[in-house]
Amino acid sequence: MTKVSQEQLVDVLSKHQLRKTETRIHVLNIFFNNEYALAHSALEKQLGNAYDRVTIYRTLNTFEEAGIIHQVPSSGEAKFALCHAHCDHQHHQDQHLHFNCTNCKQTFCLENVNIPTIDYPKNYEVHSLHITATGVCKNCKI
Amino acid sequence: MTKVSQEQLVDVLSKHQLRKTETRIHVLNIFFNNEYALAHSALEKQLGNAYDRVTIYRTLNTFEEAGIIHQVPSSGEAKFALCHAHCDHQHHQDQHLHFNCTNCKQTFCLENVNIPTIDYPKNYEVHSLHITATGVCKNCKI
DNA sequence: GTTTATGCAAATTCTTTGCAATACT
DNA sequence: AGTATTGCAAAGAATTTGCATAAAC
Repeated sequence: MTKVSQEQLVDVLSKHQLRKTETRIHVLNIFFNNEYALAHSALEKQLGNAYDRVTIYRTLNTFEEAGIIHQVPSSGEAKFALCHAHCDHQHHQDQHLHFNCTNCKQTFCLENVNIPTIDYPKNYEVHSLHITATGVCKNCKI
Repeated sequence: MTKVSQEQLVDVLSKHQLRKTETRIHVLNIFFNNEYALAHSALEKQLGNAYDRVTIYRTLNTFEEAGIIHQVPSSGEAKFALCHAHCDHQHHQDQHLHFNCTNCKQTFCLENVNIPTIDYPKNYEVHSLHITATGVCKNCKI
């Protein structure tokens, strides 16, 4: 079930100079095992009320500041996804399409969609680029 | 200063079978005169506390349901922008790049950026497509 | 032992709802 | 006149802050 080992999770925290607490390892594991972006509420459900709501807010903030996760532009609740290997503090590039389902409210990452390069004006400093489609996902489409 | 005449604003409301109230005309005018997507808070500021906060919430909901505005995926607060001529209740296509400035928090629409066509899986029903870049805008870049 | 994170309580802020008064058609 | 919209009050969520306790280093 678990894609990532405990050691790998701990390693991520080490690399970002964060203390290895149970909450953080648990939250990080969920992000690694999830194919879509997670909002605070979704995370809370998955954690099964094991931790205080406030702790989850703070964990998300800490991870975002550390550059482990980043906010995914979406309609409604703020959603977060893991940063990829080529992300750093300044640049977050998601080379896949985010799909927001209006029915089940989930945000999928369609990894296998080809994203063309977009030319943006030179005088704008782009840190991240997100392509978001909204509609009905394959599961909700009857 | 005003790009749109009073008649045109009233006309938009008429076309959507909405009553022509002061609040709605005022809010609509702001949307027409704004080059970027607006969050509730920004709108409230521009309206200068002339109307109740609740009324603004309801106006935004009404406009969204009527198909006059649509939510723009963003990080943080929900933001709205005018629907274009080719938008209908089901399909909102923004053929321009949205740029989220992390400094001034504004969302610009870069109209003159060429957006390539994106092929998404056939089993997903896409209603709208948004491309959002995050970074520092030309005004905030020193 | 020192520093940082957690959990609880409480304060803020954001958003929605009910209802009487008002404005629109 | 009849119906929809507004503003106020208040309820309900969502998010943040302060501080003592507990855990990590």
